[in-house]
Amino acid sequence: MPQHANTFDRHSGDSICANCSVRRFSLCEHLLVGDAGAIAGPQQLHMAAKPGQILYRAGTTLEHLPVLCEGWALRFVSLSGGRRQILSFLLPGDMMSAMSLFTGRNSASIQTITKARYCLFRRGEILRILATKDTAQADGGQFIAEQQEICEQQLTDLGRRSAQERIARLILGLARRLRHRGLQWQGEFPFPLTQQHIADAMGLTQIHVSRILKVFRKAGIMKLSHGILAMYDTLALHHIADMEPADDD
Amino acid sequence: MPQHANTFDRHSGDSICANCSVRRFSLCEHLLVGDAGAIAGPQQLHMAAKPGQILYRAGTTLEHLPVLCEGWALRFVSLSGGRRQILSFLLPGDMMSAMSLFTGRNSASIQTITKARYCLFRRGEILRILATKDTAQADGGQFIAEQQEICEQQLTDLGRRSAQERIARLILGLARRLRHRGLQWQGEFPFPLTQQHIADAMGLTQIHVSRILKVFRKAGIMKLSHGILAMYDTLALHHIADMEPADDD
DNA sequence: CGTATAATTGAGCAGCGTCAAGGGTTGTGG
DNA sequence: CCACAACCCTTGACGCTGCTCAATTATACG
Repeated sequence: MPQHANTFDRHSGDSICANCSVRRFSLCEHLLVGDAGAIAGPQQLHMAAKPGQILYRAGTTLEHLPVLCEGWALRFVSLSGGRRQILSFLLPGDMMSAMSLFTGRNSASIQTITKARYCLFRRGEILRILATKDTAQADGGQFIAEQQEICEQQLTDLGRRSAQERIARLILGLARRLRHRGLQWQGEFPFPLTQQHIADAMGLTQIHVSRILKVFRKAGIMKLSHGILAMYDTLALHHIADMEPADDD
Repeated sequence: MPQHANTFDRHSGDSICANCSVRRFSLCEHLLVGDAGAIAGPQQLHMAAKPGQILYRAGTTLEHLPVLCEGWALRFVSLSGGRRQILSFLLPGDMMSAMSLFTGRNSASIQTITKARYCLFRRGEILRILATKDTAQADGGQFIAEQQEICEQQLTDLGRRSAQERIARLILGLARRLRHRGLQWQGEFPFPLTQQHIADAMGLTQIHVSRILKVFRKAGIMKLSHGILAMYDTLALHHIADMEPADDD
Protein backbone atom coordinates (compact mmCIF):
# COMPACT_ATOMS: atom_id res chain seq x y z
CA MET A 1 0.00 0.00 0.00
CA PRO A 2 1.45 3.36 -0.99
CA GLN A 3 2.48 5.67 1.79
CA HIS A 4 1.22 9.03 0.69
CA ALA A 5 -1.78 8.47 -1.54
CA ASN A 6 -4.56 10.86 -0.71
CA THR A 7 -7.62 9.31 -2.25
CA PHE A 8 -8.59 5.87 -3.38
CA ASP A 9 -11.59 3.88 -4.44
CA ARG A 10 -12.46 0.26 -4.63
CA HIS A 11 -14.04 -0.83 -7.85
CA SER A 12 -14.62 -3.93 -9.78
CA GLY A 13 -12.26 -4.01 -12.73
CA ASP A 14 -15.14 -3.38 -15.07
CA SER A 15 -16.21 0.06 -13.99
CA ILE A 16 -13.02 1.98 -14.68
CA CYS A 17 -10.81 -0.31 -16.69
CA ALA A 18 -13.55 -0.96 -19.22
CA ASN A 19 -13.10 2.58 -20.46
CA CYS A 20 -9.32 2.62 -20.24
CA SER A 21 -7.83 3.77 -23.52
CA VAL A 22 -4.37 2.33 -22.94
CA ARG A 23 -5.44 -0.98 -21.47
CA ARG A 24 -4.81 -2.96 -24.60
CA PHE A 25 -1.21 -1.70 -24.73
CA SER A 26 -0.40 -2.64 -21.17
CA LEU A 27 -0.07 -5.51 -18.76
CA CYS A 28 -3.69 -4.96 -17.73
CA GLU A 29 -4.95 -6.47 -20.94
CA HIS A 30 -3.59 -9.83 -19.85
CA LEU A 31 -5.01 -9.54 -16.36
CA LEU A 32 -8.50 -8.28 -17.04
CA VAL A 33 -9.81 -10.18 -20.03
CA GLY A 34 -12.74 -12.27 -19.00
CA ASP A 35 -11.36 -15.76 -18.83
CA ALA A 36 -10.87 -17.97 -15.83
CA GLY A 37 -7.84 -16.15 -14.49
CA ALA A 38 -9.22 -12.65 -14.66
CA ILE A 39 -8.90 -10.30 -11.73
CA ALA A 40 -12.03 -8.62 -10.55
CA GLY A 41 -13.51 -6.86 -7.59
CA PRO A 42 -11.45 -6.31 -4.47
CA GLN A 43 -8.25 -7.66 -5.99
CA GLN A 44 -7.89 -4.35 -7.68
CA LEU A 45 -7.47 -0.90 -6.20
CA HIS A 46 -7.67 2.38 -8.05
CA MET A 47 -5.71 5.28 -6.63
CA ALA A 48 -5.31 8.96 -7.43
CA ALA A 49 -2.43 11.34 -6.76
CA LYS A 50 -1.55 14.99 -7.17
CA PRO A 51 1.32 16.38 -9.25
CA GLY A 52 4.76 16.00 -7.71
CA GLN A 53 3.64 13.51 -5.13
CA ILE A 54 6.08 10.79 -4.08
CA LEU A 55 4.20 7.51 -4.19
CA TYR A 56 6.93 5.11 -3.14
CA ARG A 57 10.38 5.55 -1.71
CA ALA A 58 13.44 3.64 -2.86
CA GLY A 59 14.26 0.45 -1.02
CA THR A 60 10.80 -0.42 0.20
CA THR A 61 8.88 -3.63 -0.27
CA LEU A 62 5.95 -3.73 -2.67
CA GLU A 63 3.30 -6.38 -2.33
CA HIS A 64 1.15 -4.58 -4.87
CA LEU A 65 2.40 -3.73 -8.32
CA PRO A 66 1.16 -0.29 -9.38
CA VAL A 67 0.24 0.34 -13.01
CA LEU A 68 -0.13 3.91 -14.21
CA CYS A 69 -3.54 4.55 -15.80
CA GLU A 70 -3.49 8.25 -16.47
CA GLY A 71 -0.92 11.02 -16.23
CA TRP A 72 2.88 10.99 -16.22
CA ALA A 73 5.28 9.86 -13.49
CA LEU A 74 8.97 9.17 -13.05
CA ARG A 75 11.35 6.85 -11.26
CA PHE A 76 14.44 8.39 -9.65
CA VAL A 77 17.26 7.91 -7.19
CA SER A 78 18.89 10.63 -5.15
CA LEU A 79 22.52 10.57 -4.17
CA SER A 80 24.93 12.50 -2.03
CA GLY A 81 25.40 16.20 -2.65
CA GLY A 82 21.78 16.77 -3.63
CA ARG A 83 22.31 15.12 -6.98
CA ARG A 84 19.37 13.32 -8.52
CA GLN A 85 19.04 10.95 -11.45
CA ILE A 86 15.77 10.18 -13.16
CA LEU A 87 15.87 6.58 -14.34
CA SER A 88 12.76 6.55 -16.47
CA PHE A 89 9.58 8.38 -17.27
CA LEU A 90 6.33 6.50 -16.86
CA LEU A 91 3.45 6.94 -19.30
CA PRO A 92 -0.10 5.65 -19.07
CA GLY A 93 -0.03 1.87 -19.27
CA ASP A 94 3.44 1.46 -17.74
CA MET A 95 4.17 -0.72 -14.76
CA MET A 96 5.57 1.63 -12.16
CA SER A 97 8.10 -0.88 -10.90
CA ALA A 98 8.45 -3.76 -13.30
CA MET A 99 11.42 -5.06 -11.36
CA SER A 100 9.46 -5.50 -8.18
CA LEU A 101 7.15 -7.91 -9.95
CA PHE A 102 9.92 -10.45 -9.48
CA THR A 103 11.94 -9.18 -6.56
CA GLY A 104 9.25 -7.59 -4.40
CA ARG A 105 11.62 -4.71 -3.78
CA ASN A 106 11.58 -1.45 -5.67
CA SER A 107 14.97 0.15 -5.84
CA ALA A 108 13.89 3.59 -7.05
CA SER A 109 11.55 6.23 -5.75
CA ILE A 110 8.42 6.93 -7.76
CA GLN A 111 6.97 10.40 -8.15
CA THR A 112 4.09 11.77 -10.16
CA ILE A 113 4.67 14.55 -12.66
CA THR A 114 1.06 15.41 -13.43
CA LYS A 115 -2.15 14.55 -11.68
CA ALA A 116 -2.31 10.80 -11.99
CA ARG A 117 -4.46 7.74 -11.56
CA TYR A 118 -3.00 4.33 -11.00
CA CYS A 119 -4.10 0.85 -10.20
CA LEU A 120 -2.75 -1.80 -7.84
CA PHE A 121 -2.50 -5.49 -8.56
CA ARG A 122 -1.31 -8.14 -6.14
CA ARG A 123 2.09 -9.47 -7.16
CA GLY A 124 1.25 -13.08 -6.51
CA GLU A 125 -1.97 -12.71 -8.45
CA ILE A 126 -0.20 -11.37 -11.51
CA LEU A 127 2.41 -14.08 -11.53
CA ARG A 128 -0.27 -16.73 -11.10
CA ILE A 129 -2.34 -15.42 -13.99
CA LEU A 130 0.59 -14.92 -16.31
CA ALA A 131 1.74 -18.46 -15.59
CA THR A 132 -1.56 -19.85 -16.84
CA LYS A 133 -1.16 -18.08 -20.17
CA ASP A 134 0.72 -19.83 -22.91
CA THR A 135 1.50 -16.96 -25.23
CA ALA A 136 5.03 -15.71 -24.97
CA GLN A 137 3.71 -12.17 -25.03
CA ALA A 138 2.07 -12.68 -21.70
CA ASP A 139 5.32 -13.63 -20.03
CA GLY A 140 6.22 -11.14 -17.36
CA GLY A 141 9.82 -11.37 -18.49
CA GLN A 142 8.83 -9.68 -21.74
CA PHE A 143 7.85 -6.50 -20.01
CA ILE A 144 11.01 -6.22 -18.00
CA ALA A 145 13.18 -7.18 -20.97
CA GLU A 146 11.68 -4.28 -22.87
CA GLN A 147 12.51 -1.90 -20.04
CA GLN A 148 16.00 -3.29 -19.87
CA GLU A 149 16.50 -2.44 -23.52
CA ILE A 150 15.33 1.13 -22.99
CA CYS A 151 17.61 1.44 -19.99
CA GLU A 152 20.60 0.28 -21.98
CA GLN A 153 19.84 2.72 -24.75
CA GLN A 154 19.80 5.49 -22.18
CA LEU A 155 23.08 4.18 -20.85
CA THR A 156 24.73 4.72 -24.23
CA ASP A 157 23.08 8.12 -24.49
CA LEU A 158 24.60 9.27 -21.22
CA GLY A 159 27.91 7.64 -21.91
CA ARG A 160 28.61 8.70 -25.44
CA ARG A 161 26.26 11.38 -26.71
CA SER A 162 26.30 15.17 -26.58
CA ALA A 163 23.65 17.20 -24.80
CA GLN A 164 21.89 18.01 -28.08
CA GLU A 165 21.74 14.37 -29.08
CA ARG A 166 20.49 13.33 -25.66
CA ILE A 167 17.65 15.81 -25.56
CA ALA A 168 16.59 15.09 -29.12
CA ARG A 169 16.55 11.38 -28.39
CA LEU A 170 14.59 11.83 -25.18
CA ILE A 171 11.89 13.78 -26.96
CA LEU A 172 11.69 11.37 -29.87
CA GLY A 173 11.71 8.37 -27.57
CA LEU A 174 8.82 9.75 -25.57
CA ALA A 175 6.98 10.66 -28.77
CA ARG A 176 7.35 7.13 -30.00
CA ARG A 177 6.05 5.67 -26.77
CA LEU A 178 3.07 8.02 -26.86
CA ARG A 179 2.38 7.04 -30.45
CA HIS A 180 2.44 3.34 -29.64
CA ARG A 181 -0.21 3.95 -27.02
CA GLY A 182 -2.42 5.85 -29.37
CA LEU A 183 -1.77 9.19 -27.66
CA GLN A 184 -1.06 12.42 -29.44
CA TRP A 185 2.56 13.18 -30.24
CA GLN A 186 2.52 15.37 -33.33
CA GLY A 187 1.84 19.03 -33.93
CA GLU A 188 1.10 20.58 -30.55
CA PHE A 189 0.50 18.25 -27.66
CA PRO A 190 0.75 18.27 -23.87
CA PHE A 191 4.25 17.61 -22.61
CA PRO A 192 4.48 18.05 -18.86
CA LEU A 193 8.24 17.72 -18.37
CA THR A 194 10.06 20.78 -17.07
CA GLN A 195 13.60 21.62 -18.08
CA GLN A 196 14.66 20.36 -14.68
CA HIS A 197 13.08 16.97 -15.40
CA ILE A 198 14.93 16.74 -18.70
CA ALA A 199 18.17 17.76 -17.01
CA ASP A 200 17.81 15.20 -14.22
CA ALA A 201 17.12 12.46 -16.72
CA MET A 202 19.92 13.30 -19.12
CA GLY A 203 22.66 14.11 -16.65
CA LEU A 204 22.68 17.84 -17.45
CA THR A 205 21.86 21.08 -15.66
CA GLN A 206 18.58 22.89 -16.15
CA ILE A 207 20.50 25.88 -17.45
CA HIS A 208 22.17 23.93 -20.17
CA VAL A 209 18.87 22.33 -21.18
CA SER A 210 17.44 25.83 -21.48
CA ARG A 211 20.22 26.85 -23.82
CA ILE A 212 19.79 23.82 -26.04
CA LEU A 213 16.03 24.18 -26.27
CA LYS A 214 16.72 27.72 -27.33
CA VAL A 215 18.87 26.40 -30.18
CA PHE A 216 16.08 24.05 -31.26
CA ARG A 217 13.59 26.91 -31.09
CA LYS A 218 15.74 29.31 -33.12
CA ALA A 219 16.32 26.58 -35.69
CA GLY A 220 12.57 26.13 -36.07
CA ILE A 221 12.73 22.49 -35.02
CA MET A 222 10.52 22.45 -31.94
CA LYS A 223 9.29 24.62 -29.15
CA LEU A 224 8.59 23.60 -25.58
CA SER A 225 6.74 26.03 -23.37
CA HIS A 226 3.92 26.08 -20.85
CA GLY A 227 3.65 22.31 -20.91
CA ILE A 228 2.98 22.25 -24.64
CA LEU A 229 5.43 20.76 -27.10
CA ALA A 230 5.16 22.06 -30.64
CA MET A 231 6.89 19.89 -33.23
CA TYR A 232 7.90 21.70 -36.41
CA ASP A 233 10.59 19.57 -38.01
CA THR A 234 10.77 15.95 -36.90
CA LEU A 235 13.22 15.10 -39.65
CA ALA A 236 15.77 17.61 -38.40
CA LEU A 237 15.23 16.35 -34.87
CA HIS A 238 15.88 12.78 -35.98
CA HIS A 239 19.04 13.97 -37.66
CA ILE A 240 20.29 15.62 -34.50
CA ALA A 241 19.30 12.54 -32.54
CA ASP A 242 21.32 10.30 -34.86
CA MET A 243 18.18 8.24 -35.43
CA GLU A 244 16.42 6.86 -38.49
CA PRO A 245 12.83 8.08 -38.72
CA ALA A 246 10.44 5.14 -38.43
CA ASP A 247 7.73 4.59 -41.02
CA ASP A 248 5.10 6.08 -38.80
CA ASP A 249 7.18 8.97 -37.53
CA MET B 1 24.82 -21.07 -33.15
CA PRO B 2 27.50 -18.41 -32.77
CA GLN B 3 29.03 -17.12 -35.93
CA HIS B 4 32.72 -17.05 -35.16
CA ALA B 5 33.44 -19.70 -32.58
CA ASN B 6 36.50 -21.63 -33.50
CA THR B 7 36.27 -24.77 -31.45
CA PHE B 8 33.48 -26.59 -29.74
CA ASP B 9 32.69 -29.88 -28.11
CA ARG B 10 29.60 -31.83 -27.31
CA HIS B 11 29.42 -33.19 -23.83
CA SER B 12 26.89 -34.46 -21.44
CA GLY B 13 26.34 -31.88 -18.76
CA ASP B 14 28.13 -34.05 -16.28
CA SER B 15 31.59 -34.11 -17.74
CA ILE B 16 32.40 -30.39 -17.63
CA CYS B 17 29.71 -28.78 -15.53
CA ALA B 18 30.30 -31.20 -12.68
CA ASN B 19 33.58 -29.46 -11.99
CA CYS B 20 32.31 -25.96 -12.60
CA SER B 21 33.21 -23.71 -9.68
CA VAL B 22 30.63 -21.02 -10.39
CA ARG B 23 27.73 -23.31 -11.25
CA ARG B 24 26.02 -22.90 -7.94
CA PHE B 25 25.97 -19.11 -8.35
CA SER B 26 24.44 -19.18 -11.80
CA LEU B 27 21.42 -20.14 -13.82
CA CYS B 28 23.06 -23.50 -14.54
CA GLU B 29 22.41 -24.70 -11.03
CA HIS B 30 18.70 -24.68 -11.75
CA LEU B 31 19.10 -26.39 -15.09
CA LEU B 32 21.53 -29.15 -14.27
CA VAL B 33 20.50 -30.59 -10.94
CA GLY B 34 19.50 -34.17 -11.33
CA ASP B 35 15.72 -34.06 -11.19
CA ALA B 36 13.21 -34.78 -13.92
CA GLY B 37 13.75 -31.53 -15.79
CA ALA B 38 17.51 -31.64 -15.96
CA ILE B 39 19.27 -30.97 -19.21
CA ALA B 40 21.79 -33.50 -20.32
CA GLY B 41 23.60 -34.78 -23.35
CA PRO B 42 23.14 -33.09 -26.70
CA GLN B 43 20.93 -30.32 -25.31
CA GLN B 44 24.05 -28.67 -24.14
CA LEU B 45 26.99 -27.37 -26.12
CA HIS B 46 30.30 -26.23 -24.71
CA MET B 47 32.21 -23.66 -26.74
CA ALA B 48 35.60 -21.99 -26.53
CA ALA B 49 36.77 -18.62 -27.81
CA LYS B 50 39.94 -16.57 -28.02
CA PRO B 51 40.46 -13.13 -26.46
CA GLY B 52 38.80 -10.25 -28.27
CA GLN B 53 36.57 -12.48 -30.34
CA ILE B 54 33.11 -11.24 -31.23
CA LEU B 55 30.68 -14.03 -30.46
CA TYR B 56 27.38 -12.41 -31.42
CA ARG B 57 26.48 -9.23 -33.24
CA ALA B 58 23.77 -6.85 -32.14
CA GLY B 59 20.34 -7.36 -33.59
CA THR B 60 20.57 -11.06 -34.30
CA THR B 61 18.26 -13.83 -33.18
CA LEU B 62 19.41 -16.25 -30.50
CA GLU B 63 17.79 -19.64 -30.20
CA HIS B 64 20.45 -20.68 -27.74
CA LEU B 65 21.19 -18.77 -24.60
CA PRO B 66 24.93 -18.65 -23.92
CA VAL B 67 26.22 -18.79 -20.35
CA LEU B 68 29.80 -17.81 -19.64
CA CYS B 69 31.70 -20.56 -17.82
CA GLU B 70 35.22 -19.22 -17.68
CA GLY B 71 36.92 -15.94 -18.58
CA TRP B 72 35.59 -12.41 -18.99
CA ALA B 73 33.46 -10.94 -21.74
CA LEU B 74 31.51 -7.77 -22.45
CA ARG B 75 28.34 -6.55 -24.12
CA PHE B 76 28.56 -3.39 -26.24
CA VAL B 77 26.90 -1.27 -28.89
CA SER B 78 28.69 0.84 -31.44
CA LEU B 79 27.31 4.08 -32.77
CA SER B 80 28.07 6.66 -35.40
CA GLY B 81 31.43 8.39 -35.37
CA GLY B 82 33.28 5.32 -34.13
CA ARG B 83 31.89 5.77 -30.64
CA ARG B 84 31.38 2.65 -28.57
CA GLN B 85 29.58 2.01 -25.31
CA ILE B 86 30.15 -1.06 -23.18
CA LEU B 87 26.86 -1.97 -21.52
CA SER B 88 28.11 -4.58 -19.10
CA PHE B 89 30.97 -6.85 -18.25
CA LEU B 90 30.29 -10.56 -18.05
CA LEU B 91 31.92 -12.75 -15.43
CA PRO B 92 31.90 -16.53 -15.11
CA GLY B 93 28.35 -17.66 -14.38
CA ASP B 94 26.65 -14.77 -16.17
CA MET B 95 24.06 -15.21 -18.87
CA MET B 96 25.52 -13.50 -21.90
CA SER B 97 22.19 -12.14 -23.05
CA ALA B 98 19.60 -12.40 -20.30
CA MET B 99 17.18 -10.30 -22.31
CA SER B 100 17.11 -12.74 -25.19
CA LEU B 101 15.83 -15.44 -22.87
CA PHE B 102 12.46 -13.73 -23.24
CA THR B 103 12.68 -11.85 -26.50
CA GLY B 104 14.85 -14.16 -28.58
CA ARG B 105 16.69 -11.10 -29.85
CA ASN B 106 19.93 -9.84 -28.46
CA SER B 107 20.29 -6.12 -28.86
CA ALA B 108 23.99 -5.83 -28.06
CA SER B 109 27.13 -7.36 -29.48
CA ILE B 110 29.06 -9.75 -27.30
CA GLN B 111 32.83 -9.95 -27.26
CA THR B 112 35.30 -11.90 -25.19
CA ILE B 113 37.97 -10.10 -23.19
CA THR B 114 40.08 -13.08 -22.17
CA LYS B 115 40.18 -16.62 -23.44
CA ALA B 116 36.75 -17.94 -22.58
CA ARG B 117 34.58 -20.99 -22.35
CA TYR B 118 30.83 -20.81 -22.56
CA CYS B 119 27.87 -23.08 -22.76
CA LEU B 120 24.69 -23.01 -24.84
CA PHE B 121 21.22 -23.87 -23.63
CA ARG B 122 18.09 -23.97 -25.73
CA ARG B 123 15.80 -21.06 -24.88
CA GLY B 124 12.64 -23.13 -24.89
CA GLU B 125 14.29 -25.72 -22.74
CA ILE B 126 15.27 -23.19 -20.09
CA LEU B 127 11.84 -21.62 -19.93
CA ARG B 128 10.23 -25.04 -19.70
CA ILE B 129 12.45 -26.16 -16.85
CA LEU B 130 12.18 -22.92 -14.92
CA ALA B 131 8.40 -23.07 -15.24
CA THR B 132 8.35 -26.43 -13.47
CA LYS B 133 10.21 -25.03 -10.48
CA ASP B 134 8.22 -23.46 -7.71
CA THR B 135 10.85 -21.45 -5.93
CA ALA B 136 10.83 -17.78 -6.74
CA GLN B 137 14.59 -17.88 -7.03
CA ALA B 138 14.33 -20.07 -10.09
CA ASP B 139 12.16 -17.56 -11.92
CA GLY B 140 13.91 -16.30 -15.01
CA GLY B 141 12.57 -12.85 -14.22
CA GLN B 142 14.80 -12.75 -11.15
CA PHE B 143 17.95 -12.88 -13.22
CA ILE B 144 16.93 -10.13 -15.57
CA ALA B 145 15.59 -7.98 -12.74
CA GLU B 146 19.01 -8.16 -11.13
CA GLN B 147 20.66 -7.03 -14.33
CA GLN B 148 18.16 -4.24 -14.66
CA GLU B 149 19.15 -2.98 -11.25
CA ILE B 150 22.83 -2.99 -12.16
CA CYS B 151 22.03 -1.20 -15.39
CA GLU B 152 20.14 1.52 -13.57
CA GLN B 153 22.97 2.01 -11.13
CA GLN B 154 25.30 2.49 -14.04
CA LEU B 155 22.83 4.94 -15.49
CA THR B 156 23.12 7.13 -12.42
CA ASP B 157 26.88 6.74 -12.48
CA LEU B 158 27.12 8.06 -16.02
CA GLY B 159 24.52 10.72 -15.44
CA ARG B 160 25.64 12.23 -12.19
CA ARG B 161 29.07 11.10 -11.10
CA SER B 162 32.58 12.33 -11.79
CA ALA B 163 35.20 10.25 -13.56
CA GLN B 164 36.87 9.36 -10.25
CA GLU B 165 33.62 8.18 -8.73
CA ARG B 166 32.73 6.17 -11.81
CA ILE B 167 36.01 4.31 -11.97
CA ALA B 168 36.07 3.59 -8.25
CA ARG B 169 32.53 2.24 -8.45
CA LEU B 170 33.29 0.10 -11.46
CA ILE B 171 36.22 -1.54 -9.71
CA LEU B 172 34.33 -2.08 -6.47
CA GLY B 173 31.28 -3.36 -8.32
CA LEU B 174 33.35 -5.92 -10.18
CA ALA B 175 35.17 -6.88 -6.98
CA ARG B 176 31.85 -7.49 -5.31
CA ARG B 177 30.61 -9.65 -8.15
CA LEU B 178 33.83 -11.66 -8.08
CA ARG B 179 33.51 -12.10 -4.34
CA HIS B 180 29.94 -13.37 -4.62
CA ARG B 181 31.15 -16.03 -7.01
CA GLY B 182 33.93 -17.15 -4.74
CA LEU B 183 36.64 -15.67 -6.97
CA GLN B 184 39.61 -13.72 -5.73
CA TRP B 185 39.19 -9.97 -5.42
CA GLN B 186 41.55 -8.86 -2.67
CA GLY B 187 45.27 -8.22 -2.57
CA GLU B 188 46.64 -8.91 -6.04
CA PHE B 189 44.35 -10.63 -8.49
CA PRO B 190 43.91 -10.94 -12.25
CA PHE B 191 41.97 -8.07 -13.77
CA PRO B 192 41.92 -8.26 -17.55
CA LEU B 193 40.27 -4.92 -18.36
CA THR B 194 42.39 -2.42 -20.27
CA GLN B 195 42.06 1.31 -19.74
CA GLN B 196 40.19 1.40 -23.03
CA HIS B 197 37.62 -1.06 -21.68
CA ILE B 198 37.11 1.06 -18.60
CA ALA B 199 36.79 4.18 -20.74
CA ASP B 200 34.25 2.61 -23.08
CA ALA B 201 32.17 1.45 -20.16
CA MET B 202 32.26 4.69 -18.19
CA GLY B 203 31.84 7.15 -21.03
CA LEU B 204 35.40 8.50 -20.77
CA THR B 205 38.53 8.52 -22.91
CA GLN B 206 41.37 6.11 -22.34
CA ILE B 207 43.64 9.08 -21.69
CA HIS B 208 41.52 10.38 -18.89
CA VAL B 209 41.26 6.92 -17.34
CA SER B 210 45.03 6.78 -17.38
CA ARG B 211 45.27 10.07 -15.51
CA ILE B 212 42.81 8.98 -12.85
CA LEU B 213 44.45 5.61 -12.29
CA LYS B 214 47.65 7.59 -11.81
CA VAL B 215 45.95 9.58 -9.05
CA PHE B 216 44.82 6.35 -7.37
CA ARG B 217 48.33 4.94 -7.69
CA LYS B 218 50.04 8.02 -6.24
CA ALA B 219 47.56 8.05 -3.38
CA GLY B 220 48.44 4.44 -2.54
CA ILE B 221 44.88 3.25 -3.10
CA MET B 222 45.29 0.73 -5.88
CA LYS B 223 47.47 -0.12 -8.83
CA LEU B 224 46.40 -1.63 -12.12
CA SER B 225 49.09 -2.86 -14.48
CA HIS B 226 49.78 -5.78 -16.75
CA GLY B 227 46.41 -7.34 -16.03
CA ILE B 228 46.99 -7.43 -12.28
CA LEU B 229 44.98 -5.30 -9.89
CA ALA B 230 46.63 -4.62 -6.56
CA MET B 231 44.26 -3.32 -3.88
CA TYR B 232 45.93 -1.30 -1.13
CA ASP B 233 43.18 0.74 0.48
CA THR B 234 39.64 -0.42 -0.12
CA LEU B 235 38.27 1.99 2.45
CA ALA B 236 39.63 5.01 0.60
CA LEU B 237 38.29 3.58 -2.63
CA HIS B 238 34.85 3.19 -1.08
CA HIS B 239 35.05 6.76 0.06
CA ILE B 240 35.86 8.03 -3.43
CA ALA B 241 33.11 5.80 -4.80
CA ASP B 242 30.56 7.32 -2.40
CA MET B 243 29.76 3.80 -1.20
CA GLU B 244 29.39 2.17 2.18
CA PRO B 245 31.76 -0.78 2.59
CA ALA B 246 29.81 -4.01 3.00
CA ASP B 247 30.49 -6.35 5.90
CA ASP B 248 32.54 -8.65 3.74
CA ASP B 249 34.41 -5.98 1.84
C1' DC C 1 -1.91 40.62 -5.92
C1' DG C 2 1.87 38.21 -3.79
C1' DT C 3 4.56 34.30 -3.75
C1' DA C 4 6.68 30.15 -5.45
C1' DT C 5 8.13 27.91 -9.42
C1' DA C 6 10.05 27.86 -14.14
C1' DA C 7 12.77 29.82 -17.69
C1' DT C 8 16.27 33.08 -19.68
C1' DT C 9 20.71 35.15 -20.10
C1' DG C 10 25.54 36.36 -19.05
C1' DA C 11 30.34 35.77 -17.28
C1' DG C 12 33.78 32.83 -15.82
C1' DC C 13 35.67 28.36 -15.04
C1' DA C 14 36.62 23.22 -14.59
C1' DG C 15 36.44 18.64 -16.09
C1' DC C 16 37.26 16.07 -19.57
C1' DG C 17 38.25 15.57 -24.66
C1' DT C 18 41.54 16.09 -28.58
C1' DC C 19 45.87 15.93 -30.65
C1' DA C 20 50.45 14.49 -30.57
C1' DA C 21 54.63 12.27 -29.27
C1' DG C 22 57.13 8.77 -26.84
C1' DG C 23 58.06 4.59 -23.88
C1' DG C 24 57.10 -0.27 -22.17
C1' DT C 25 55.55 -4.90 -22.77
C1' DT C 26 54.20 -8.88 -25.31
C1' DG C 27 54.34 -11.94 -28.90
C1' DT C 28 56.00 -13.66 -33.31
C1' DG C 29 58.96 -14.99 -36.82
C1' DG C 30 63.50 -15.13 -38.62
C1' DC D 1 68.23 -14.79 -29.36
C1' DC D 2 67.18 -10.75 -31.65
C1' DA D 3 64.22 -7.63 -34.44
C1' DC D 4 60.03 -6.02 -35.35
C1' DA D 5 55.26 -5.05 -34.91
C1' DA D 6 51.22 -4.55 -32.30
C1' DC D 7 49.29 -3.11 -28.41
C1' DC D 8 48.91 -0.65 -24.17
C1' DC D 9 50.07 3.04 -21.29
C1' DT D 10 51.99 7.77 -20.11
C1' DT D 11 52.55 12.65 -20.44
C1' DG D 12 51.98 17.43 -22.14
C1' DA D 13 49.56 21.37 -24.36
C1' DC D 14 45.40 23.20 -25.55
C1' DG D 15 40.40 23.73 -26.34
C1' DC D 16 35.48 22.84 -25.90
C1' DT D 17 31.40 21.21 -23.70
C1' DG D 18 28.82 21.81 -20.09
C1' DC D 19 28.87 23.48 -14.94
C1' DT D 20 28.63 27.28 -11.34
C1' DC D 21 27.14 31.46 -9.71
C1' DA D 22 24.15 35.20 -10.16
C1' DA D 23 20.68 38.32 -11.68
C1' DT D 24 16.34 39.01 -14.16
C1' DT D 25 12.08 37.94 -16.19
C1' DA D 26 8.02 35.33 -17.14
C1' DT D 27 4.34 32.16 -15.53
C1' DA D 28 1.27 29.59 -12.53
C1' DC D 29 -1.36 29.51 -8.29
C1' DG D 30 -3.68 30.61 -4.09
